[in-house]
Amino acid sequence: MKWSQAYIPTLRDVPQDAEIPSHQLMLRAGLIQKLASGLYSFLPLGLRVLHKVENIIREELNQRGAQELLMPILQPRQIWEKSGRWDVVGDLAMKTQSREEKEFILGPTHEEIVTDLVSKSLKSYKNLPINLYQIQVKFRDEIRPRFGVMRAKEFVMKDGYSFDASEEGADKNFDLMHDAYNAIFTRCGLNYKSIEADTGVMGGSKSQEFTALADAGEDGVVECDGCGYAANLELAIRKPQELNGNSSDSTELKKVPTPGKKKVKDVTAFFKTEATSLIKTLIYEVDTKPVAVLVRGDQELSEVKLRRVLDATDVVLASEETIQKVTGAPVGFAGPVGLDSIPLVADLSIQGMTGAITGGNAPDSHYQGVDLERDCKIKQYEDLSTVVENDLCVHCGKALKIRRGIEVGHVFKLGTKYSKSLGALFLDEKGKENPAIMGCYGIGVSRTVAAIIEQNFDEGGIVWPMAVAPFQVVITIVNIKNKSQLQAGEKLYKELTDAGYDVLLDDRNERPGPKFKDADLIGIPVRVTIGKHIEEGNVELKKRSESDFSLIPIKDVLKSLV
RNA sequence: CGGGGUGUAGCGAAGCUUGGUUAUCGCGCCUGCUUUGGGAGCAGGAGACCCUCAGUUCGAAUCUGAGCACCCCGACCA
Repeated sequence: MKWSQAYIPTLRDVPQDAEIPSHQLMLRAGLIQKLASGLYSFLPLGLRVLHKVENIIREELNQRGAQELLMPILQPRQIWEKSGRWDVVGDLAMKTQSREEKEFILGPTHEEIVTDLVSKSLKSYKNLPINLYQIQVKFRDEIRPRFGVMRAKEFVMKDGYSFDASEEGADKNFDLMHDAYNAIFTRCGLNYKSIEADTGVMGGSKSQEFTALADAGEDGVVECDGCGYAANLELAIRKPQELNGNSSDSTELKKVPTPGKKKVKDVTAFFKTEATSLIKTLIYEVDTKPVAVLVRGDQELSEVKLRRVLDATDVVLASEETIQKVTGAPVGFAGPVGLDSIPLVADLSIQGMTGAITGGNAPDSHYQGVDLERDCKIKQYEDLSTVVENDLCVHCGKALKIRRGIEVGHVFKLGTKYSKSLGALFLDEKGKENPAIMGCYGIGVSRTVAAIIEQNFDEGGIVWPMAVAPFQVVITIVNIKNKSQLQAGEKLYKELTDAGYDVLLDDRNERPGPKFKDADLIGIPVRVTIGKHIEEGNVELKKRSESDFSLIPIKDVLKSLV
């Protein structure tokens, strides 16, 4: 491509509405353009990168026996009712209607469609395994789109699905895809981790998230340097801690007036004690039923853990009215003592606690000297709180680290949830009918592009890894009015292009400054500068990732690229 | 949806407190000449319904009200 003819609208200033590096750079380098919140066009340069990532995905998946197909984006309501997910997906999906007022959603994911599709041809165990994938635009009515293409309403996703006759087969496919994802993200040049994750609305038994480590990431990643344990912050576990909450002198149950002291900070100040001797009582609505959840004052509740422990689909903090009704007190004064009307679930951090301070279940009051065993009827103790930095690893006892990450891929063992409800059944060797055992595998392709930038940039702009760079080489002609420079540039351009390289020839009538700046900004890995040294037959070869360059004969350029 | 913030030319900003000629600056863009190794110089030029609607006023970018859009923090997720 000749730059003089290319559509690469670069920006000198950082657009005001971009916050994180990848978003700023994608806009500045002319990779994307915003239409509205969460909606972006991929410009030619951005699309080149997207295609490179897609092709890496295709190569690695095809090589492992997965086959590409393309399914409709528009999906009728009925199929989602059949799987029982219409209610769950209702908030997530963009909905639309046809002229006959038939309801459709714009596909947020394709478990229903692919399972229905396979069900129509699946007869025997001899048809299995089946492993299908597609690369397509997905739609999700995000509550808050942000960070450019990182969390968009419309994004490119690779979604894949496997069907097996046995658990062993399903495990094998899961491992195969896990392996493929390792290969894919490695080739994309990402620093990533495969971590234990929650299955969310997908359902299923096991899931691993592929997370690119980056400060701008939205996910917390807990890792152990000692044994390699890694998990999403929302479900990471740790070694149970020693109790240190018995700091109150008295264990005599006493109700104390505490006007206006609602927050942990206010209450600890009032009682002149530490947050560890407080018990927070949170009223949740778990699948619409109120439940009291108890955690120590210094701990944070993980809603994901709560949901998993209670085997619920929906947990939300209760409304003020519900709290008032259930506890008899306004928000901030709930406590476990005498709270018998609803189930109490407690975090392990408070098991056996005595001399604790809790809400009084009455306006402006707290209990002091609470002995959980003696004073409360707690149904179960579970691990419900969120790991914090330097908690100890449950496997090896080393201090845990917390980092930020971007979820770029996710693999699930789905089981038979969809094959049962949508009738993907087969006859086994004994002639018995069984549902196929499924797995599903997603990669956020457009998000992966953003994640790569998030890990590969400097003050000058993007620094693409070779495998995903929109162009591998940029030939910068310092002065196109100099005939020998121009001719040498065009000749080299042809030579490298013929050799199979993606080459950008900067033949614009600009001064060298803007050309160098632009080349750096769009991050082309190798720059060949044709300038004054061409008179001696030499050109400069410079890597984007390095500050030094070498002067070499122009005839050696191709050779030095390999 | 709750909390915080922003909206002035393609991009980035000033002006608004205290209303008053033709709305200012930098970058970018167009023409000409010069220049050509890290965002050139000179000269000339184009480009703005000051987010929208309503109100106050002789007069509104500026004051008031309503609305819209966008960004950030939280619940959702590739």
